[in-house]
Amino acid sequence: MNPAHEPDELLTIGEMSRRTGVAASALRYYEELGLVGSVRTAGNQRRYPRHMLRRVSLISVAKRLGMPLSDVKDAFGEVPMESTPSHADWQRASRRWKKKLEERRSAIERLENELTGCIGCGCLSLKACALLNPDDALAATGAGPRRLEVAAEDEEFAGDEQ
Amino acid sequence: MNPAHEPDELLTIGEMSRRTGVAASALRYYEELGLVGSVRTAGNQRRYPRHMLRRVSLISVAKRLGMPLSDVKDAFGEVPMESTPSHADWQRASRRWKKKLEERRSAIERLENELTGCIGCGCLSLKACALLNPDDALAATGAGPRRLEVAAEDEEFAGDEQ
DNA sequence: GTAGGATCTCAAGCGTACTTGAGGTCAAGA
DNA sequence: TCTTGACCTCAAGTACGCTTGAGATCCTAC
Repeated sequence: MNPAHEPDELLTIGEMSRRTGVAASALRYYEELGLVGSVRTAGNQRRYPRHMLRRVSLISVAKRLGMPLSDVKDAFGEVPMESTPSHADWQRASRRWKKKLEERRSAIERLENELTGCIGCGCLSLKACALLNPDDALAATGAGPRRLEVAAEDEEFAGDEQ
Repeated sequence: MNPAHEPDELLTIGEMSRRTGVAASALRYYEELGLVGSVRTAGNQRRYPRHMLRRVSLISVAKRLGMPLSDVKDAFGEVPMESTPSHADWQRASRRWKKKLEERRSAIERLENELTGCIGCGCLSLKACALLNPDDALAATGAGPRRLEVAAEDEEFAGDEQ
């Protein structure tokens, strides 16, 4: 097989960068934050174990989803950096990631649902809309704490319409 | 009714801040960016028409979802700031928002689905996983361009496992 | 052994999204 | 009227997430 696939092959920062699409400067920054790790050559250059590719890939996906790096670090949890993570390590991490993703997704879904209703009725400016009249409608349906931040408009449109 | 609910009542920046949970300094900043608008009193203080509450609430929701302010401005599109937006104005805006939200949600869902598989098999470190072996599995299922950025790891784990 | 691209550190700069502070004005109640 | 809290502008500062540049070293191929 291709010698590039040896399990213990170490990658240079340039190789990491090319393979993950993440700039070398960003990789150094991530290392500074403790998001990734590397070993050094005798000449002080970084060498990355292959499993770091996975970490970096997950970091860049998370970034695209708007997750702050602190959360990302969090999400990695106990996944080790010095040794190749075990099956169980990644399993635990997967669960953490799922949880974080679910949170984000459900926030989006809630907003989407509210907007969907509004596309039909144009209600973002109409008092008939439940979204904008939580006292009338939401209270009756036992809606929770406050519907997103849109709830900041709770009292709106009681007598407002023009 | 409560005089605070008069349709043409104007709100001070402090009232806006309290009701939306957005700091006054942030409101000024949004105005600078053209995301919200206000009228001024004779003494140069800002007064907000009530429909600005809606704009501000949407801005803060979008922010929570990681949308940059430039996108938010975009998403408001033609919704007028000088006059109370019409039914049609908000309808158009709702569609734009929905589109943006859908994009984000589907990206999250894709990642979630991949991780769901992984929770079962812990495959983030196992070569049997389709996610990590697009050549074996994805190619066969006709998977598209590249599965998120995790595809950066395409060549991984061909001989890797420890 | 040597040229030259890759890498190193450290400091500074940048874009986004604000906050803070100084110094001054406005507005509403006693 | 006077006071006092809310508000104003403008400049500077902050946090995050990097990038850029300088000056030096590494390392691989010839």
